[in-house]
Amino acid sequence: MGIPLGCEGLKLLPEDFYLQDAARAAPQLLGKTLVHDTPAGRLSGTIVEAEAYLSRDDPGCHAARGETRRNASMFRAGGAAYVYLIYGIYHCFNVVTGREGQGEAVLIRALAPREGISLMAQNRGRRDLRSLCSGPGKLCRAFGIDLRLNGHNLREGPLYILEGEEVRDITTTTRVGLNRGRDKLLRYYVTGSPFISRP
DNA sequence: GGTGGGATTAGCT
DNA sequence: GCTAATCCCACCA
Repeated sequence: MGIPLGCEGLKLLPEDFYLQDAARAAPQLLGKTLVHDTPAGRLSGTIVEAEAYLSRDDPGCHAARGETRRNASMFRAGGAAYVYLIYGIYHCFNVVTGREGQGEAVLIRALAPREGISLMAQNRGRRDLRSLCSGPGKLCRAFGIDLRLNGHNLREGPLYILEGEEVRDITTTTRVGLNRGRDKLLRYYVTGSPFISRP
């Protein structure tokens, strides 16, 4: 897939997009553009890897045991951001999908950096382009995403998702790093992308 | 009020 | 391959 530099002319993802089930939305999020307008400049990247977390029959999902203070934004209507802290140090960024109260989301696991690469490198403290956003914790650090953006509406600034490239070849595998719900084939990535979190 | 674990990462062996 | 880093919060008492 080609990588255009700017986001000019790209439209916001429509509200309807977010009302789909996570398992449908996740592969369709590949190729879309995540943008964060920060005081230090604009950061953007193309989504190349995502995982779906379902509301029903998915013990790997944070929402599996019902709504708590921590996962509350996961129960919002599709289009909200669900951000949480993991292992005390890293953040994970999810796109909430489905109806209000459904409790589904798509974890964004990797991006191909587009705009603001030098700022991302500064945020990450390292330069290698391929590993700048090649993991859920890495991309949050590169993009400056933290708990302040938990519950944020992704159809508004400063953090939003635009249309992007059509992706032709998608690989589907099991999800990464889970203790429960390992068997489900709910991880999707752009086949051959050098920017995914692992092969 | 105390405790244990986690959708990760980097650095070392 | 192994493990420390580090902290919110769910859960149990």
